[in-house]
Amino acid sequence: MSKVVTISEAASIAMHGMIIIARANKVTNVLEIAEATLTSKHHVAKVLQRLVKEGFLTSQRGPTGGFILKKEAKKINLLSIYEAIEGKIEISNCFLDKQICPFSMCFMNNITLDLTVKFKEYMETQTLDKYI
Amino acid sequence: MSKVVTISEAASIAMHGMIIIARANKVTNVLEIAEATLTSKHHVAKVLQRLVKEGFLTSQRGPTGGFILKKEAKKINLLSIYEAIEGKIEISNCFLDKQICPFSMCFMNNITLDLTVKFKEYMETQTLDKYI
DNA sequence: ATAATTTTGGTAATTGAATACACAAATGTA
DNA sequence: TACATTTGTGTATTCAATTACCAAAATTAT
Repeated sequence: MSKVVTISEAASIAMHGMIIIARANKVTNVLEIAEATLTSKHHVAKVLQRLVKEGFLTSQRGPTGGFILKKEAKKINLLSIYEAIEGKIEISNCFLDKQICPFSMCFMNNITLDLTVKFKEYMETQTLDKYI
Repeated sequence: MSKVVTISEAASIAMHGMIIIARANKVTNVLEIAEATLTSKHHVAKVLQRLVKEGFLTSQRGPTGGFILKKEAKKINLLSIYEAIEGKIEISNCFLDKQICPFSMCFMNNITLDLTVKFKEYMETQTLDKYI
C-alpha cells in the first residue's frame, strides 16, 4: 500500500491540535492533545512549540498551563498551519527536483502540479471556525 | 519548500525508464537510462530488475544486452508501472493510518482521498504509446 | 518555601530511501 | 576458448527526515 498525497504526522498534529484548541476555547495542554490525536506527547510538544514560535499559539507554563489560540479561529486557515510546519508548498519545478528534466515536456508535471494547486486552494478555504 | 504530492525517485526511474525504452524500440541498457534520467546506474539497475520480475520488461545479458518491453506500449499505463514499484495506491482510510480518527468526521479525508483518486484515474489513462 | 506540573530546548534514536559495492551468471565477439 | 560486457543478486553504507527522550526553566498551588 502506497500513498501519493502525503501528510506528515507533524503536520497532522498541528492541524488537529489547532482544531482541538479552538474547540476547547480554553488553555489546553500537551497531554490532552496527545490523547485526542492518539499520538506521542513528545511529538505533540515539539509541534506545539513550533506553532508558538510561528505566532499561532500562546503558551503558558506550570500547572494549569498549556496552549491557547493567539488569533481568532476565523482568521486561521489550515494551509497556514500546514506551511508553518512543513514550509511553503512548492507549486512549480520538476517533481524530482532535477534542474534539467530529461524530457522536453515532462509527462508528470501536469498532474502533480494540478493536484498540488487543488490542495492548496482547498486548504486555504478551511478556516478553524468551520470546525468548532 | 515542501511537497504534498510525492513521487519517489524509484517510481520516477521506473516510469521515465519505461518511456525511454518504449521510444528506443530496441534493447536499452542501464547506463543509457541512468544518463537520460540523470540518476545513479545502481539505482536504475535495481528498479529495472524489479520491472523484469513484475513482467514489464525482458532482460538480455552480455554485450549488446539490456532491457526491452515485454508488452505492447499501448497496453502499459503509468499507474501499473507506479504500483509495480510502490505497491498499490491506498484510496481509503485515515491519511495517518489511525484505526480510529479522533474526529467523528475527519476534516482531511475528503481532500486527500479526492486528490488520490484523481491521480489514479489520470495515471491509468496514460499509456506508454502516448509518449513515443 | 516547597512541591507538582507543564513548557522549552537540545540531543538521541529510528526509519526508510537512495546509493554504492562486490561478485556471480550469462552472452556476444574476436 | 578466452575476454569483455551486461544483467542478477545480495549486502552494506550513507543520508535525511521523522520521531522519541531527557533534563532545565517557569509557574501555579499548597
